Amino acid sequence: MEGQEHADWTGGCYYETECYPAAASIVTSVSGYMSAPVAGTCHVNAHYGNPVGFGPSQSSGAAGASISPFCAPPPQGNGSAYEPTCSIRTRESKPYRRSYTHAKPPYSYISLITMAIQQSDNKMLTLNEIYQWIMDLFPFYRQNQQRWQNSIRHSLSFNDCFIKVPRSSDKPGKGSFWALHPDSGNMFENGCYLRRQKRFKCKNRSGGGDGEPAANAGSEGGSGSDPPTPSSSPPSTDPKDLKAPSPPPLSHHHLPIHLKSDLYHPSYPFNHPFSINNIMSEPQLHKTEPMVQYGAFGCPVSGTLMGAKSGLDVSHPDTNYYHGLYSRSIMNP
DNA sequence: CTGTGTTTAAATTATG
DNA sequence: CATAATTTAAACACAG
Repeated sequence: MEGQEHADWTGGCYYETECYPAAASIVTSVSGYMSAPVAGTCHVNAHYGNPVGFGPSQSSGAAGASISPFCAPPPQGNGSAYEPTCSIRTRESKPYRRSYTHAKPPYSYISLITMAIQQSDNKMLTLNEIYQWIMDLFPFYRQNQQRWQNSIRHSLSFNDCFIKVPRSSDKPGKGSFWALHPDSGNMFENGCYLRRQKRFKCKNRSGGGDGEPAANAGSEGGSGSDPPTPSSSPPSTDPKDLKAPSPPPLSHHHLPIHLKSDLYHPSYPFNHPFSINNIMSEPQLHKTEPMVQYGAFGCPVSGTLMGAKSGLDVSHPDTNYYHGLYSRSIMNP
């Protein structure tokens, strides 16, 4: 069947031997900050450039600005931050342009969506913006759009961690904005962007019982107390809005109080060393540097998880994201 | 009609 | 190996 399509990533892997000598080493070397507590073992795709790394976070700026851990939005349109991928790194030495470009990024759609939303100014994006963001950063997704976009839509609707925020009014476009459920916490706190340990489930919903005991990310102290709604949440009439916490805030100033403050605190779930937040902000990116930082991202798997498996480690140079790195079948049958 | 959203169902894959 | 998370496909409803 459409094997051809898959061929893309089947063949091109991010872990070309040439490109990536030793994931582990890269991890450490390239991204020092990676050595976080949690991850005793973060190996895996250490090289995957930090997608969001593109911009230096505008650190400065207004007080509130600090909040924007994420840099500017992805380069719109052309020139994805990644295009050159591999080559960049070794630009001087060797132009490995081995397809890194065509390999499937080591992130689940959920994490991609989350990253996209997180890096947006208003912490919310339209479906199309999400598509764009992904395509801008990952050339891989410029192909088979229908396929993955359908998946994105599915992920958005299916996962409670994503909520729909109705458009304000002046926005002509169609569709609403998508944001992260405030209580979803740091879904990737384990450092794994391929799969969360537990799917975030919105407890509310009438019936109750429905099954799943609402798992959720635990936001540490979190105290799942406040509801998303920032006090002023007009009754959403939409059925789907069940989930929507609040109307279009737009701008940090309107973020739910708890959310807002959390962003400033280290306790904010996304502040975890491996959190998307950090990953994306990528402080050390020297704007001057060529770009693409192989950093954080690279290390999705936390010691807690895979590391535990002991020797798994690592990023096998000959594997690509799906086949190998994460599959023990290859490393440990 | 096309783009958005929802849902259902089945196939994959990562993890314990 | 069992289980749960994620990906893929597809059918449908709706709004612009």
